[in-house]
Amino acid sequence: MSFSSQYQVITSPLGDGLHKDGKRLTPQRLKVLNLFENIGAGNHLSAEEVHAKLIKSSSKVSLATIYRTLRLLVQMGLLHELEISEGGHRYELLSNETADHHHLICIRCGRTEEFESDEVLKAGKVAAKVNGFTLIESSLNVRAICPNCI
Amino acid sequence: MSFSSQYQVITSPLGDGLHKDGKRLTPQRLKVLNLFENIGAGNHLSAEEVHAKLIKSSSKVSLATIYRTLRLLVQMGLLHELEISEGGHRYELLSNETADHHHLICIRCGRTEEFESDEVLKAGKVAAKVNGFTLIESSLNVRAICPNCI
DNA sequence: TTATTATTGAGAATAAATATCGCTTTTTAA
DNA sequence: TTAAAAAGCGATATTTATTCTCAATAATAA
Repeated sequence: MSFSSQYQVITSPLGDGLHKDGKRLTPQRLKVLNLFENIGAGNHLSAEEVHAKLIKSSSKVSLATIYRTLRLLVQMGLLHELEISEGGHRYELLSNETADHHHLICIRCGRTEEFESDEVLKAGKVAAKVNGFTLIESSLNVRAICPNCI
Repeated sequence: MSFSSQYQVITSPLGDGLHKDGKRLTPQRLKVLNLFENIGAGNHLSAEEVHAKLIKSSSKVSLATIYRTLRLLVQMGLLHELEISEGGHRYELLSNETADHHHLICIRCGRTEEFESDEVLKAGKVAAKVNGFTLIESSLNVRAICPNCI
């Protein structure tokens, strides 16, 4: 029997997207993406947290590689970078469930409420179409002052 | 020709807002806010740029104070912190003109197009009202892939 | 005017993120 | 199949943005 490769060929959105660009599907990249898939869409992690969680599950990946991988996955449209701006960036899986969920944020205390809106989704779609862009997701941030802080 | 005094006491939103809280109206805070008013709404600066511009106009304010002041002005609702996340945060004057202007962003190359939308403004208003918040501004970020990057 | 205390400036400290580099793994092409 | 090329990795040094510290200063209220 003859092997074309020592390794099993895996076709995944990750592998396909990478190979198209001359990039490689490495165990580290898989581990990072799998972690986000395991915690589920809607939960977000910082680079440090990803690092810690992988070490805990005895899958050591260097912090430098995690930063590199997170950036890559964001550019591939698989993760979404949240702009929380308290203690660095956070990342979450980009899925249909999170693709249109919005935030009402108190600029004084940071209290945040979530909400959904079909109109906003529609407005994003229209804007993308008009400019020839392919929509990934849209998120509305409403800055306001909550009742306690007024 | 009008003879109204150029030295009349001006009750500024800045002074009022500060004094209400036991805070003080200092030359440094005025200089920072004036700078943003001079460059006009819609133009944004980083903390370092504010620092450089004030030094150029021979109004030296320490960098630490600029960071402190920017945070304060954001909390007072006079400035808006942009979530650009390339080389730190940026700030711009919060005015009615900028209060409802949105961004279509390519996740690959960063190309950004602006657009407006009454529906989005309305959705923000509704969300604020429902939760008892006082609306300041809303901004929609639409993540997408531009024609060149597809 | 004076007392109180918020604020400032200067620079040290921290934290997040990136760059560097020798080494390993994968791909390509001969 | 194998050698050269390319991509990626880990470890850690470095950079950059931001916050902290603290003595000195100055805005405000009495």
